[in-house]
Amino acid sequence: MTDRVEFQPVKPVRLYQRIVEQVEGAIARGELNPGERLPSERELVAQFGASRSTVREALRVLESTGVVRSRPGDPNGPEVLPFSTSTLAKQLTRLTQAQEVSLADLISFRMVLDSSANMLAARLRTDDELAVMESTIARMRAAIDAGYDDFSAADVAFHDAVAQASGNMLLQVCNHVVRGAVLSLISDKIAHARNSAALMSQSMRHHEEVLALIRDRDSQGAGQISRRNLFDYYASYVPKAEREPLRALLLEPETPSGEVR
Amino acid sequence: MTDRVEFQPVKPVRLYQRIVEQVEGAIARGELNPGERLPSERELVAQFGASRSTVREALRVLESTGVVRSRPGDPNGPEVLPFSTSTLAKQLTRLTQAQEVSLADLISFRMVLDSSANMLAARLRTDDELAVMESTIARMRAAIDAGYDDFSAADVAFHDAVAQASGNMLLQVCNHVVRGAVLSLISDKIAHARNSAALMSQSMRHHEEVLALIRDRDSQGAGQISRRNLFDYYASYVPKAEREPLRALLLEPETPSGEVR
DNA sequence: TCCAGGTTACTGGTAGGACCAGTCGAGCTG
DNA sequence: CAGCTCGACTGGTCCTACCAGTAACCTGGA
Repeated sequence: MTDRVEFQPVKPVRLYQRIVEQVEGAIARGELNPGERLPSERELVAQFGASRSTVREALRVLESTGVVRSRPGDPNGPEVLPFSTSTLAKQLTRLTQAQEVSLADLISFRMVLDSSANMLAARLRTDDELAVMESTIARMRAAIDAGYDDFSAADVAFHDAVAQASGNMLLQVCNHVVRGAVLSLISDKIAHARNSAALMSQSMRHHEEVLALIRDRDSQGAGQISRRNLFDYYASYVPKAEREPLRALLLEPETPSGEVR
Repeated sequence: MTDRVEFQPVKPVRLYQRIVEQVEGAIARGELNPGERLPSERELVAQFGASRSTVREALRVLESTGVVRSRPGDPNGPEVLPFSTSTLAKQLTRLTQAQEVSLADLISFRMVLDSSANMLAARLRTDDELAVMESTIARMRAAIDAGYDDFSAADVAFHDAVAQASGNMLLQVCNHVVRGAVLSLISDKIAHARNSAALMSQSMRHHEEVLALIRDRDSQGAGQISRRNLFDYYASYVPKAEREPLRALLLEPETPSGEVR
């Protein structure tokens, strides 16, 4: 077959890792489905021929990656979980906080994701999804006097509803994570802003604009406005020297004339 | 302070999880940086006051999430690793395998990320970065006869160069991960395509178009073409019923006339 | 003086035993 | 038949022990 024997570098594979691979493989091949149970630890010890310590280390790895869940005393054994985006979100969060990601990067990313979600939502939304957005907008309006926290929660709910309507779970998850990262970086500044009421009513107007465009199925307009709103809302927190990327995403650098509000 | 005492529902927290949290916290707070070492397992046993099994379970979890790496016999102890995209990529591919994320979702996301990277790169690129892109394009052209693998590698290098020039690490990492996920899902189909040479030369033209726009600093054009190229390249792999989101991202639904090739 | 060799004191990987606190169901008790 | 008790499980944690690897140190010879 090959014209010369090719040797691959060998790396030691831990025993617990083999167990993890076997379980993951069984799930990937559909032999083990969410809701089903693994044998008990002591039974796995017998099946794998490994010590309980090793089996447990494998189970901890599987548990940390959201594949299974162990409950003390459960006679049925560890449960195979349905796939969840939470570990993906956790990794993304690590990326945003551990790595050198600037606030400008986060906001750029947020502009990209949110505007895309708005574009897709405008095109693909159902009437039910539109109704959900409208109800969250109503909650925002109601919360405008209740204080920033309630307002912010309704705000988040609105963006989640839009992301949901986009139909793209990736967009949904990433958007959620990045928004959380941005808010955790500047929420204190917003909360302590003396003109928070003004900020909220400005934000209110912005959201209603977007909602109107989504209602009218104006995909391009919804994306455009979404980017601009985020820029207007967050740009002041970004050092002037780093605002260029944000401006580049506005799509309207060569149109000084026009309806720029 | 509070007008009534509020009790929170308690959930049992495993001991190994507390250890994981402490280590992750120390890294998040910057007290522990990549390249530094954790104390040895037996030393951690003393510090945490837990048994070695428990400490090891915590270390296995940290290892599986790419936070640390243990090497047998290393007198320096487990090493704190720099952030890696591999676990992120692994989670993403798991999601796609579990059918939680469709190929259409991945390609939509890729269109969003790649076009944004192109927009930013067109606006912010330095001449050096442009030179890097040009060299990868040259590599692609050279590899067009060498076969799909080399071509694909150069292709990846080009997109990485663009992402790098965008200046946004989030965009860079996510783009990289998503591209990897897409390729792992359909690379076999592409490699076995009988007209792979035609595909490559088509791809070649597309990339040169994009490069020209980045050279001319045409931000909007680069983003637009990037989306269209990806659509043309990948849409055929997506079931027709799921192509609507991809089309929605093309920004040109209301322009049936024009240079749609 | 310098270097090659082996010794040694660690490291992490694995095994297996023991005990505890839960959970659940079988079976006893009323 | 309802309710309770009890026992046989579960996973969580601890412990000791041994093995194989690594690297620094130590020792011998040149």
